[in-house]
Amino acid sequence: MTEDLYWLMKTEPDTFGFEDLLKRPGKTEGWEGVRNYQARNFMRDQFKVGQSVFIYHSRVEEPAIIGIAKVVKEAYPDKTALDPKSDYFDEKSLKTGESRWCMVDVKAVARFKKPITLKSLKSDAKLADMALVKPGQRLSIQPLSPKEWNYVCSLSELVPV
DNA sequence: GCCAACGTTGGC
DNA sequence: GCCAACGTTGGC
Repeated sequence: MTEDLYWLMKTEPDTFGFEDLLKRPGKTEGWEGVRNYQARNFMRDQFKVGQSVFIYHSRVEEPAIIGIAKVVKEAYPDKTALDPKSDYFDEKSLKTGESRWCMVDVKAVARFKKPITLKSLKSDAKLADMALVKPGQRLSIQPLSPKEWNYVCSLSELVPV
């Protein structure tokens, strides 16, 4: 039941953060540069237009869920893998002539008035099963249950963007 | 197809 | 910036 799935996508705001997404035309951007098979497979097989996504900032002083985006375009090839000048260049893809990676387009829809910090998520007994709070969890795209999604949404006011 | 070496992620 | 945890690579 993919329509019942929710997602969390990590990003480093130094590279591309929620603020950058808001500045894009239509607040929409292709989520390029995912170079992990599990994450790719989620996008390729289970991402559907209309699904909602938490945007999470990692590698910052206070890692946190910043806002919400929606899937507006389903998986298509990530061509940055074929561009030797790109940060996301992938030699193996170039050799086969076809990108082994894919991407989706997401559109920002709302931000949390107060970002939901990793610290607060970790200390919340109700979220003990959430992937993000598990030690050593590096997966950059993670599924959430509707229950987890709704609970996290209840932790701070949402402001449309 | 094992597994050691290597590269990357991401909290701290 | 450190480093533990994890994923990928490539020799055998």
